[in-house]
Amino acid sequence: MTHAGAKQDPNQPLHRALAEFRRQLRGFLLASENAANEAGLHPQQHQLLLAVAGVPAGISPSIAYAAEALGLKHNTVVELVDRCEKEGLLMRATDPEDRRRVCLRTTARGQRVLGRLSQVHLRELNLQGPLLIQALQNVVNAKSRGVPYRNRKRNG
Amino acid sequence: MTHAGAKQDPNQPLHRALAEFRRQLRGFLLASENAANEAGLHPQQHQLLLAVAGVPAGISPSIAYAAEALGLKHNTVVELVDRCEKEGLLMRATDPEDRRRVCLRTTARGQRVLGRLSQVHLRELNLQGPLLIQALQNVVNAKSRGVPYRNRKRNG
DNA sequence: GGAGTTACATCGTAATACGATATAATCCAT
DNA sequence: ATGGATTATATCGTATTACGATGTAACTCC
Repeated sequence: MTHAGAKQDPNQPLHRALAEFRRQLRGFLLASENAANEAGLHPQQHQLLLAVAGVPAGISPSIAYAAEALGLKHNTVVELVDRCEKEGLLMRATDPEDRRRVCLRTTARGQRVLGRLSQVHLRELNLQGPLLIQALQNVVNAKSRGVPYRNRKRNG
Repeated sequence: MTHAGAKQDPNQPLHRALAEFRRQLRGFLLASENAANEAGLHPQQHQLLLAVAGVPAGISPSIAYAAEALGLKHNTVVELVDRCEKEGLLMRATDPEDRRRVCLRTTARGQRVLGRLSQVHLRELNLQGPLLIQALQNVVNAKSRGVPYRNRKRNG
């Protein structure tokens, strides 16, 4: 029976599109993690360096800022910074404006490594970007074969 | 001195663009994780359900397939499946074609939950998608203020 | 100047992902 | 058909990471 699995999920097209989008995302993230590892960094260390080096003008990259940027809790970042500092990638400096705050700064070494990584990422995004965008478009266009909101639960 | 931090990293524009792109990504991922949690699922469980439900036609969603889709190792997925099965989201079935393989299938409950989540994600991507794309474009356009490849290390 | 708040740090703990290894099914050359 | 190699899944112990709870120092403001 073609109709075997029958009762195919009406959301299947949407699921497929979303799954494909996630796959693209993962693809990029995996490439990024590999690049970081090959550069001798843990992925999170890379993320931290990037957040610090890429801080918008006029904002000082504190622990709290980094936490927000990476979607982590303060204490997690504290430990992450500890490790980065130990490896000479980053430096703490008490913010003179407010001596509670810590101002993070990349070391020369950190900048060198990050620079190389960012170039790699740029190339990677040049390649994968279009696919990612395409996958995203496909999601938005994916129809959930009717049944948009009210999924008639009370079946007849 | 305006010229204080001096020797500003020539990659700064690129770092900024990449950092912003990552922030957008995180934003989407965070929203996704929250949605999953609110639906009573761990984010990885959601990912697994999606990969299984969104499997391309003609492919059977085995453990290995899911591992590849989620970018995890087999054994990690085995445990993830254990938990999902225990919660009645997913079912194992030995593939009759090859009795080594396991064919994953979402339960009715799994489909219901995933369906809701996918709708949420669709709306989320409708909102965040354009920002994500914009951030991506900005990366590709970001110039590393000259110094494209050979970063004249031997300074004068 | 003391209460309340904010920023960072420390500690113990839980969850997760993984490497190494085990088991079972399949393949294939003979 | 049989044994060895290969493939798919499972199990176990371990390391890492993120977090909650709590601590401490600096700032605010009345």
